[in-house]
Amino acid sequence: MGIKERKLKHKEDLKQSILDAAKKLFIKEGYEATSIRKIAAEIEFSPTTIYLYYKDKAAISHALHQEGFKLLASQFTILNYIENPFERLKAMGRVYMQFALENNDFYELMFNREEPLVCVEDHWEEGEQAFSLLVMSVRACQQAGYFTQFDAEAFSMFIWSTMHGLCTLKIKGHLEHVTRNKMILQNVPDVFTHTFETFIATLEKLR
Amino acid sequence: MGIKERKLKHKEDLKQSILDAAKKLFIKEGYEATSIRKIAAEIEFSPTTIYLYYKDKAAISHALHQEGFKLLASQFTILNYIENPFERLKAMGRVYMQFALENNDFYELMFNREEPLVCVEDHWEEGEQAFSLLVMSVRACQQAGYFTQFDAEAFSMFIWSTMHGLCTLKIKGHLEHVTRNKMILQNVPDVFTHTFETFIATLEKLR
DNA sequence: TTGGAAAATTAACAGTGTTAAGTATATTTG
DNA sequence: CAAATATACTTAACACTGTTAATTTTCCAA
Repeated sequence: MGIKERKLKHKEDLKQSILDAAKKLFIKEGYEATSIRKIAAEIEFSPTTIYLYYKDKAAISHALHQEGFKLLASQFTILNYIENPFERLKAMGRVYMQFALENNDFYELMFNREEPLVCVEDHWEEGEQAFSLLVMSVRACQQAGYFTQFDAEAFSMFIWSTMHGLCTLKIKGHLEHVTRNKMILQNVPDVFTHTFETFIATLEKLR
Repeated sequence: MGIKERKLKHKEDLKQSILDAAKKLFIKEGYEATSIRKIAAEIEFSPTTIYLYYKDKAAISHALHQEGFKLLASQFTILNYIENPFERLKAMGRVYMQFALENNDFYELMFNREEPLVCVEDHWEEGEQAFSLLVMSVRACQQAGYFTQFDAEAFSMFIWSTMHGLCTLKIKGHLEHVTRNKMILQNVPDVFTHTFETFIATLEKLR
């Protein structure tokens, strides 16, 4: 059965190659520019070969989407080294922001596109796992006297909303658009960070 | 010069017809499905005629985007009837949420798409105007003793982030996804509204 | 060596935005 | 009034997109 395994291995390899090529194109040129034909050209196969390994483009989007969550999860690992719960929550926000800024195509795919989610039907494990981490941090904060009058999950949802909104506005350029032309917050060097700090300041008062 | 004016009128009419057709398709079938060819078929002209009235598809997107802001602004008018500043701010949030829910294609175009903004270069008047309304509401709240330790504009940005994030998560189905499968907030009939109320509760504590 | 399965390809369909070139239809001018 | 010109619109085409059916190539086992 050695040969059969090798074939299977090869099949897995090609599937991975496709994903790698897609990832490369995706990071360099964004989602729109990542076409099946370009991926095929990258790995030097015909476009239709892709369909032997992925059902359709949404399946590739979903795979990329999962790569994104892996990356985010790896960035979150440093949070384990932060003892103070509120400091950890703050750090979590900062990591989330940095991830969104540095990988805005991934961020877009993970949270603002519908394509990858049509694959997942109704069991979005990656997202749920990341959310759990937030809820755990919030619970730890509650142990330390923060947000005690709130339900941990509802409060987590509120935090996620704020962070997601802020990152999305930043990525789409709306933060800069509004501040620059309305001659608002001109003295603030970075509206993105400044808004985050305003948010943190409100949270700090809730203990 | 009567004839020349009539011709100009006709030209404006056709431009409006194109926009109306685009709007109709857009509302019924969403952004992706609103193609130049379908718009052309709707008004019974050839696709290339569209280009005599709009530079490209982004220009049509921008026109639709402006229609969206007009609609939102009209929804905001009822706020004038609310005296209490904090009540007005809450109502503003609710109107924003309702607008996002009922016109999610418009919302997408107004805040999550880049196409319409390439037209606007760096003077996004509609967005800036809506933001001013928020800042004014926040200032009124400050007069009433709320958020006094914050900068009105920075605080407004925080509020917008939260509302935008919440609406975006809702529209993309992420709220439901997370709560349903994590067996979280199951007792809450509407997570969207519930998260908003959690947000309002935090704001209420900042006076 | 040959038969058959698996893997990859070619060709095609139906669609997209967009442009250049051509054709009617008015309007202005000689 | 007829010819020249400007305006409005269309046809045909280009270069793409995702996706499928039919076909060819490759490779392993009998």
